[in-house]
Amino acid sequence: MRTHQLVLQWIEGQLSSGQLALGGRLPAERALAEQLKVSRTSVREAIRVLEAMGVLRAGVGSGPDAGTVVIADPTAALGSALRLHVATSHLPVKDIVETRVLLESWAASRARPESPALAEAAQLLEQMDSCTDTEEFLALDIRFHLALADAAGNAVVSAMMGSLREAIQDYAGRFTGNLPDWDSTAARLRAEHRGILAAISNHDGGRAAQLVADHIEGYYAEAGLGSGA
Amino acid sequence: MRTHQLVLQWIEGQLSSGQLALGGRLPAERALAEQLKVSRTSVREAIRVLEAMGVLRAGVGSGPDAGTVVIADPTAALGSALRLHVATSHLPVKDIVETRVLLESWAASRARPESPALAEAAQLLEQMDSCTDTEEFLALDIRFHLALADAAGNAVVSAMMGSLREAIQDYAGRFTGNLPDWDSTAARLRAEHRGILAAISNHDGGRAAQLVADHIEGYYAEAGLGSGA
DNA sequence: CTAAGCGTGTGGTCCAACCACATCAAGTAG
DNA sequence: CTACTTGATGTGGTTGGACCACACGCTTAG
Repeated sequence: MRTHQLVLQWIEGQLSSGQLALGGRLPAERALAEQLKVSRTSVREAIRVLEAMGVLRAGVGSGPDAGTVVIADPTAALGSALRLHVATSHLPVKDIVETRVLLESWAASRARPESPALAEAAQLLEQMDSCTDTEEFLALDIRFHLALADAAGNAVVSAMMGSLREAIQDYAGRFTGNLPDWDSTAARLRAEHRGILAAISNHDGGRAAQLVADHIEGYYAEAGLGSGA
Repeated sequence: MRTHQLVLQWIEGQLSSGQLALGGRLPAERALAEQLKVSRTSVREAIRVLEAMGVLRAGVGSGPDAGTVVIADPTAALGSALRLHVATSHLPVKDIVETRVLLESWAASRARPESPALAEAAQLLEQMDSCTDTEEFLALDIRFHLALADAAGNAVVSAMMGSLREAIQDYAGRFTGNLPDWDSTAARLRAEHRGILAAISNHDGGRAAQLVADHIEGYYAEAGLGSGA
């Protein structure tokens, strides 16, 4: 057992037992090192790992925002992990797109019409109507799809959706500029978004799921790859 | 930009550009530190992060197995990340079980009958027939379900399935011992497994998906929580 | 009462040294 | 010539100490 893993275990134990909760602060690195009878280096390595997993956030200085505090950002962890494994060519982009279709159509079929996330999605859709900048449109599009995923009320699916998006974000961005007629594409995407929302509001989850799948795969087909919608 | 993140970027760049591929060896920590004009500490912190993400594997000593080499274990990264966030109570076990049903039933519906993974699943099933030890039975069960996921041919879904399993493994284990009649439960699980395999072999993906969902949710209901089958 | 200034504690970085380990090559005994 | 011992070499693993930049909050001078 390597030293930094011992620190990891200790911290995970504190989390599991509830002695360390969201927003809580870890002891200072030097203090924790002395407490666990290890070097500060080992403590720091453990903190780095948890930071990369979206469990901790280290802040310098003094005051409320300083020190190492517990956060909860599952998307960050899954996203960077997926991105790295895509870089090693061991997670094909095709599989990521496929998984995204799976998760997102499921989320659409399970989305609750009264969910606040869905109201946010509707608002985002209005913003997209009065939006001329391509980049801003895509940013809103991302938030729309994430809101859709949140509306299903499953934190794991939401986190995975966000991480999949993050993992192929650079990849997808390369294709948006190559589309023959962006304006008409954007108009079609907006119309499809409205159809999805309408299906969910009508409690027609099956139709919503099908529309989402067509929506994503349609963009996939148009761009020749990558899925950006 | 913190120093160790610079190292992370450099390594990720090497991976993306293909100059560092699966099985490849990173320069020695001291050499890499000098090359990037940073301290060995920062290099080590970056390596730790990538190690936790299942991208690298550090080995001491000399020879072929020594040094820091590139591996590809997406399951490890996703699994530990999910497990940690479950520990912080921000990923409900219920959502994890639900996601597992989603992914696994999809995999069953898409499994190719001629897949080698499916042949392995069939073989595992035979081993489960002649198995008396509860613990061994559960280990085989895990491998059976993972083989089922692999048969769909989507690396992302396979990795996520494995990580979900890992994240709730401890959790699920607590319930297996509390079942009123393990023998009859095991017999039922075996029968259900056979039904799933048969549906896949008959190219009836829809039925296979439904059987998988019932299989998992049935165990969930029997155990009162947690899903261990 | 206000505002400048400093003390204190935080993480961020770096260095130098030592350890344990595994291999490989040289040397030695048979 | 073979087989075994033995040491050199290079790897990651760990440690302690030192210094830096930063941000808050108290003290103090105006």
